[in-house]
Amino acid sequence: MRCTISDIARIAKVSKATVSRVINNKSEGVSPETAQRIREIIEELGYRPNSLARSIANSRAKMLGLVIPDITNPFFPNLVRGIEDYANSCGYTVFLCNTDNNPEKEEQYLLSLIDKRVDGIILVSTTSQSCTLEQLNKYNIPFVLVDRPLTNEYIDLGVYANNYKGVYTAVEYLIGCGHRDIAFLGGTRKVITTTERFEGYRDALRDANIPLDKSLVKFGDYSIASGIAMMEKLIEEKAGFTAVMAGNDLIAIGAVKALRHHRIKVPDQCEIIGFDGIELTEIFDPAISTVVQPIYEIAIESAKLLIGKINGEITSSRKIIVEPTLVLRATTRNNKTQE
Amino acid sequence: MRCTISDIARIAKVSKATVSRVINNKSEGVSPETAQRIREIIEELGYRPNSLARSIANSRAKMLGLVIPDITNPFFPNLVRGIEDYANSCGYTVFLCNTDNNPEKEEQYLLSLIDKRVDGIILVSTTSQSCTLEQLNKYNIPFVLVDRPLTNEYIDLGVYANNYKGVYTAVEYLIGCGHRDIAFLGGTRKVITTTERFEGYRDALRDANIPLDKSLVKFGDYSIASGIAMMEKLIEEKAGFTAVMAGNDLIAIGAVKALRHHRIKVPDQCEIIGFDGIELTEIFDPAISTVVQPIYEIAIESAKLLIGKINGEITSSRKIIVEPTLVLRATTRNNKTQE
DNA sequence: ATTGTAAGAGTAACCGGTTTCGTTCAATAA
DNA sequence: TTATTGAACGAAACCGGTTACTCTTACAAT
Repeated sequence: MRCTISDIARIAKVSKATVSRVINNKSEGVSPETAQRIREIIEELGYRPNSLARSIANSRAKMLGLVIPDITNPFFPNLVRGIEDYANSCGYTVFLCNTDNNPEKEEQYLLSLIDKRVDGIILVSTTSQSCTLEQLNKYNIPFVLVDRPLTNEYIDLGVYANNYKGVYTAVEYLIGCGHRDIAFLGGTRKVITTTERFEGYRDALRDANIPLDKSLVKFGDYSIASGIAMMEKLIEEKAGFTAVMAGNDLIAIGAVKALRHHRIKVPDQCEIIGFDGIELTEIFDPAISTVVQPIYEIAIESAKLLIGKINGEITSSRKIIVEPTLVLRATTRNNKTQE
Repeated sequence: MRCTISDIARIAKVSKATVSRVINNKSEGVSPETAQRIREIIEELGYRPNSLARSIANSRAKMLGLVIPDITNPFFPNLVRGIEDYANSCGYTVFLCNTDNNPEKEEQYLLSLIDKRVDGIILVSTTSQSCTLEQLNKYNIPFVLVDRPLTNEYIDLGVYANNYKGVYTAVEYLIGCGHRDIAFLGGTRKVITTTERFEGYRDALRDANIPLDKSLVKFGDYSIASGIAMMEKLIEEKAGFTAVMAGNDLIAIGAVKALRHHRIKVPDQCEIIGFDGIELTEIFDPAISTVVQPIYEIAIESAKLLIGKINGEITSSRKIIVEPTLVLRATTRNNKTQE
């Protein structure tokens, strides 16, 4: 049966305090013999301290919350893995929450995490302004934002990719290849990263003195289906373009599929660059050229930040911007990686 | 600041018991006016009950453990999603644990879940016999096994795909198409599902009076790289085969890549069928014909089983076998789905 | 022999809730 | 008017741990 510290104490004929000391390896105050005896009893009975009880006693749960839109989105498994790995190595376990980009679900999950008194939260937020964050602040729960910045006064820890520069570099590359008619297929306008990426595109064109052609710019959402739809529309509208900057890899894949469906050769007739660098881009045939975010590194960095904050090692506000890398593969003609 | 039930009680000039009654909507014993007043104070102070404390008070954590090999493996996100969705709808949150197929990690995670006194565990196990399960049993923590059966006396709840029949049907289909030289590219022999799938292959050949050609059978692991390696070997050995049954979809994709690399046309010169039905099979070009496991359904079913057991609605042993479906796509010639 | 000190261990309060049981008091029945 | 009843609520024990504080006792120092 389930046994408690009292059971162990009773059997060992000592007090709960002594057993507790042994459990926590506080050697002071316990003779080696007593400690040994208690340890043997613990071993024999297979006793495991109730970590919930410990958590409430010393108000440290050793648990983290991880709130993301959807684990089914190929961008996130690696992020989750990285965070889980690092957290685990520090003795934390992590709660996974999928919000489906639904602000209500996000709110509900955050509250649930507050209720559990998690030590910290890593959040890829859907909403651009969550009032629950106020609550987090009130309950003194540290959190770090990943991928998507929020416009909120409480934010002080974050890890973001340099979306602007990533797209800027990619578009600059395309321009350098001689393209002037470059389409932009963006994701949902609801998230700020979409805007950042678009601005990278816009400014790269501007800096090359290429006027922005609005008919070459589409927005949808970050899915293959949307990529197909946007590209279909582009083709239908007979837009003249020779290259495409996609808002993410899924859109890029969708675009490739649509182009192929219309017998437009990639990269011969149209070069395409994606964004994110999910594994799929390597697997897909043709392998997608893309702006790679170091997802695992972002994950580790954010977990490190959070746990640093929890441990009081980080007190100031801190934003980490990671630089993405342009990786050229089979959807661009010159298949070598940029510096 | 963080406030507790005592704070609320003090401010409302009632006892903790009364506040507790209000929190739990136990209308008996509290006048509507008092309840209302307390609710207002709770609202105003943004008080949230500490669910850890509640958990230990009524020894129900409302938490589930989910132990899988690797969320990065495209098979698992959907499983995780399904389980999380169902659990969440029942008021449970879930801990995610990645074991990397490492028995030690699995052990460690299971212990950690025991320590947290989760109400139940869903386990895709690495080891074929885990002694920690004994511990689970001892602590009376219900668990359900998914995907991989264990040879252990404590197992009584499980959800598995009919691997044998899935492969049998697929191979039978290939034979029906006239193939006699069908290769089998299996995953790691460490998991029982590999054997089950192989046996489906073996028996389908046997029942068609086709002798088993050992040179057409390879084992590796469940990855694209392994699929490529096995296929390369097959080609190198100049094995004469006209169709391939892959141990899973990643192997199938690897095989397709290798074949394509050798300018062997799929499906014209070689038909291929995968297993699992991960999303990638639809995205990949050519779309992979595969034996689809209803992953989301498996997830829901296993969560349902677990929560049923937790609630005492399920008392007997129960194994659910889900039947996979053969879905024909672009790696087989006759692109229509079998019944 | 007396005092001082520190190691070993126990007592009890505490963490933040739930729940049983008992008390108070007003409304109703006799 | 008195007994009965039940609604409203409080006191206190409990869940399973941690920890500040106190008490013994043995041993060294004076």
